[in-house]
Amino acid sequence: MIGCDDPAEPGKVGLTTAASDEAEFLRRYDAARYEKPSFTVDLVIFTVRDEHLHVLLVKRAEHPFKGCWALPGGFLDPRRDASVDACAARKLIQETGVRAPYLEQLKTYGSRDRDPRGWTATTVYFALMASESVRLLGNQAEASWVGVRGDQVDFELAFDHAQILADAVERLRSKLEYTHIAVHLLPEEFTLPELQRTYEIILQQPLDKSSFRRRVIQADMLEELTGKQRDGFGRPAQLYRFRDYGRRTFFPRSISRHAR
Amino acid sequence: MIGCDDPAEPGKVGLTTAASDEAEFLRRYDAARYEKPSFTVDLVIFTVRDEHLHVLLVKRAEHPFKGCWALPGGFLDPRRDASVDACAARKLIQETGVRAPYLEQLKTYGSRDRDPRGWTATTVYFALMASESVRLLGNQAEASWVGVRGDQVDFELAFDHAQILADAVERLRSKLEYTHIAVHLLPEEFTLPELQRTYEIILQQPLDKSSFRRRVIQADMLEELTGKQRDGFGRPAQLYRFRDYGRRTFFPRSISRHAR
DNA sequence: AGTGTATAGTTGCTTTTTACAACTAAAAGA
DNA sequence: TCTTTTAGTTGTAAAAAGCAACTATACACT
Repeated sequence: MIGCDDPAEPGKVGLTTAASDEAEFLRRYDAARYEKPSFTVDLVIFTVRDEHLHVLLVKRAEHPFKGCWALPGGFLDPRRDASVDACAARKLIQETGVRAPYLEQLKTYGSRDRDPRGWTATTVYFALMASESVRLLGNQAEASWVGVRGDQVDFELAFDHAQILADAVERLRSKLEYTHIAVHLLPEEFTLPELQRTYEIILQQPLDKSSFRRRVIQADMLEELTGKQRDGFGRPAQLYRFRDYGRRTFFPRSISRHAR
Repeated sequence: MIGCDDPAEPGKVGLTTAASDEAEFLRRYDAARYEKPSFTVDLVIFTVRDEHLHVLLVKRAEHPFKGCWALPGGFLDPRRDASVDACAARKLIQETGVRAPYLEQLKTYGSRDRDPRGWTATTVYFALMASESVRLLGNQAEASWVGVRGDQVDFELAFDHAQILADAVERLRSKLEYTHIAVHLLPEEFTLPELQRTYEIILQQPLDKSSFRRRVIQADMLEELTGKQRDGFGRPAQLYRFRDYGRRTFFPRSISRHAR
């Protein structure tokens, strides 16, 4: 049968014995280590303010692209970051002070020419948060919320960040079609009209009220806060809270429902 | 904190002169540069054979996990690979000789302890191909198609590859629900019963014939090869070919169709 | 040729889900 | 009280999916 006949001992990292094939391996490993690409983590942090989708950008203080706006992020620190996810969470807190609204890995971009300094790879995460919950910390760099038009901002971005932003917007829109993801763009307690407005802003089209409510409520991911309402101009709206058990989607009929 | 400031010179590396009275920042930057995580690319290559989903695995010839089965992959080579995508394509050809059936980035896994040698990150791709089109090249390593049961194989895998495989299977299943992706598991010309059978094998449940046909055909991504049929026991089946304009899904009603 | 059987493909009806529009409800202000 | 504004519901028609029975076309066997 097939098994692992030689489990490595974690912690003991190889330089020990003089087994010749192991030595050869280490030689090649060392060589490879010198030619590793640089590895960074970048963030696409979205929020909705003033009836528009916004993304958090920072102004670069150093070369390359000095003075240019870019997605926040930077080198992963192997001593500090136990994992790529942890690195992303750390950078998110650094920038926004917010611990865990919604953070999901988007994609990894890596090539020889995306950075003039040479081969780099960046793993990009996208985060959603309520604009109220954020106080920009912007460590040394100038940071700002920037409105997104279509799938881009009004000016040039550093590196391939324009493409990354476009991909992130596409992913956001596509996830909106079948998940409750937009709740993370609102405060913890919100009303259905607010949620619908958020969808409309991001999808850039009006939605039918009764269909929207039916779909969102039938998925059974919202908890009604009985008694609590939000006042406004007209009739007060019922408050809800998101509860995340299971990963139900909006589609009652996926293809597997053809089952007989 | 380490920012994306100084250009790294890819040739001139790290162990240089010790701490002169340079800035604390530079000292830590050099240290970090020396401690870049290792970067690899791994592949989850799927095919359907003998009425079951199979994945391509290789037996590791080196430490760690020597003798253990693992996903094919390895270090990215910055001199050879212009991009991460190119690296994945190169490794795919190395293993299977197949150029471009279907190759999509899955996710990046990186942490301090997924490899006993230290901090590593791996960007994983998943590929689909028709089993007929493959001749295993298995360079130096022993390679084999292995049946997938549920979302795993019957034995232990190296590193965190069991988790990666499970994630890949989940992604494959979920994409099957709303795309034509399964056509890449079949030869270029195929029949609707063959396609339906492929769906059933991967989703692990029987589907209704007329609903399946309606859905697949209405999405209008299949070209009927008039005149050509595939013979078998009973009535011959019509041959089709996949044509990939647009990215229509199986869902005629996404949430944005609520538009008014 | 005639019959059985195996697989491919279609059709018709029922049920479920959605779209759309009109309706009621609850607040504020004149 | 009446108008305005926003929230939320209901009823109906249309669309899509589920389900089952039907037809079609091949081969094998007698």
